[in-house]
Amino acid sequence: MPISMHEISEWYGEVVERAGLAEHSPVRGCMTIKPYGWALWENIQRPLDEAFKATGHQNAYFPLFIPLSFLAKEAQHVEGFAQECAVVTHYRIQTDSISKTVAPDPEAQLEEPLVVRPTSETIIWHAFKNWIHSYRDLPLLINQWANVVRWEKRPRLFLRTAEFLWQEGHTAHATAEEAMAEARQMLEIYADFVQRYLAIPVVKGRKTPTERFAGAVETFTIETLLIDGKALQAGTSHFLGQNFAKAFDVQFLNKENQLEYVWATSWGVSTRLIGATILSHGDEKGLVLPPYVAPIQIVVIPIWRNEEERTSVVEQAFTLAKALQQKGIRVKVDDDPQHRPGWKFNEWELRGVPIRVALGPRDLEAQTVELAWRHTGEKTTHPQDDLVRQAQSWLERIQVALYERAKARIDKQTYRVDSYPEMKEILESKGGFVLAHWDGTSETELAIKEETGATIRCIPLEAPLEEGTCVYTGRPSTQRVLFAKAY
RNA sequence: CGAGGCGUAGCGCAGCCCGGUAGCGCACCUGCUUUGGGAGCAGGGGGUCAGCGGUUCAAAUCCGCUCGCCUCGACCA
Repeated sequence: MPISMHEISEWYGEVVERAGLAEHSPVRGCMTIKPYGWALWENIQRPLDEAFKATGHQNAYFPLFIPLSFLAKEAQHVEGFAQECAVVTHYRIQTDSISKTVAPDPEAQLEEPLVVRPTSETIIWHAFKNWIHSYRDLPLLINQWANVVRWEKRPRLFLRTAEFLWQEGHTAHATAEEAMAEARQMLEIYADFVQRYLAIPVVKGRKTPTERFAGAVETFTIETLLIDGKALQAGTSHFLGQNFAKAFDVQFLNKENQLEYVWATSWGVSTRLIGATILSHGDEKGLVLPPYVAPIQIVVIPIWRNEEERTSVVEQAFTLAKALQQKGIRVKVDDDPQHRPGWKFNEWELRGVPIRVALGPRDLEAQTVELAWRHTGEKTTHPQDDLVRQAQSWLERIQVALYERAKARIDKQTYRVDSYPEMKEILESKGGFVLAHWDGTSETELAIKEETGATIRCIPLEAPLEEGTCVYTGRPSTQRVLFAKAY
């Protein structure tokens, strides 16, 4: 594993590009997601989508463009996003055949500029006003899969791109309790997905007021720690109170025939999860993908010395692959004659395939295969029958092993700290999660951020209450909070 | 937006200081031999040297301006 943060950011960019996940596009901050990266995203989308539907949500789609005035309807919301909005001002371009230039046609200026959605609360709440009239219309549980644009100043592939893909859930409820329960439920769904499918341990918590989503009353988050010691917010779920209902005047008649504003939530995870996966499990050879989401779970590499061997080895490779496929395993036979086995070994390791199967003349003779485990590098020889029979459980075992390995890493990078100098020293030298007491004020939080670069990632939900004194001011505190430098 | 670095073939780079035929590795095409950890040999194709302007007989090279990219900061739900 690379050591310094600087090395890791170079390693990261190189892995993303060389593994064929994505590449930079002509537009700064925007990326082209390549087939392998897209396949990974599809494997992330599918189980999430199923989980949303299993809890009563329905998919819908709302427009990419939002009238500028909509954003302004919720004061905190617009303030939170104003700095990073792309705006459409014209609907036609002018061409000049002589100078061969094109430019927006000044005659074709929009009366009201359109914001390219940075998130869809406003356009969705505009629609919800017409969808909600009675308590019988509630709860309204909507999700959309979409792209959004936030004009980030310092983009990074997957982790922070100007355009990114995500899902955003938007729900409306009759009571605050119900909306809060929804926000908590979605947090649990995210935590469960990220831990089980991506094998990434997370800390569930609440955001402090400073870190809260613009327009939310309460923001819940799952936070993880990447291999370079920096924290990443992997998903968020917001209790929006009645802020958007009031801004967009969405009221319903309750059973007593009285008008009430609805209570809301919104929640989302994005293609950032791909970045989190890369930076949770990767090593010096490249990607290490968790089997549940790996586009290819097993790659079979036939090895031959002559045409005759090639025919029989490739045939057996496809026979094995078919048997594995029938067990529901995503498998690829790499019989490309362009490259030799050694090249393929390196290539599929770079691309993070969990199990590699090598099949050569020796194996054909002995009815065996050579297996190589991506996450440990270990190589073993097994009867071909075992492969087919046990592959599924091997993949399960790798999935668990990756989680446990990441958990052990994060535990090791998590420090309980009671003195401010110690906290500063840790954050500066090695990064990581720092659990420390905090007096609960934004002033202290900002001062610590100013001096150390670290922010409060969350107030953990499952941490025990514990009497203590603020690491910065010495004032009383009842719980440790999680500090870290973040992406 | 600040600080550093960099723009030369698809990718990675040398050449620039000291002006004079645009090169190397990988990739690509053809052929043969190879194939259990990134194959070898031979032949071949591919360039507005980021752009614009200046100096000069002559500019990838010197000077000026512009644009873009990367890393680190600031910013970021």
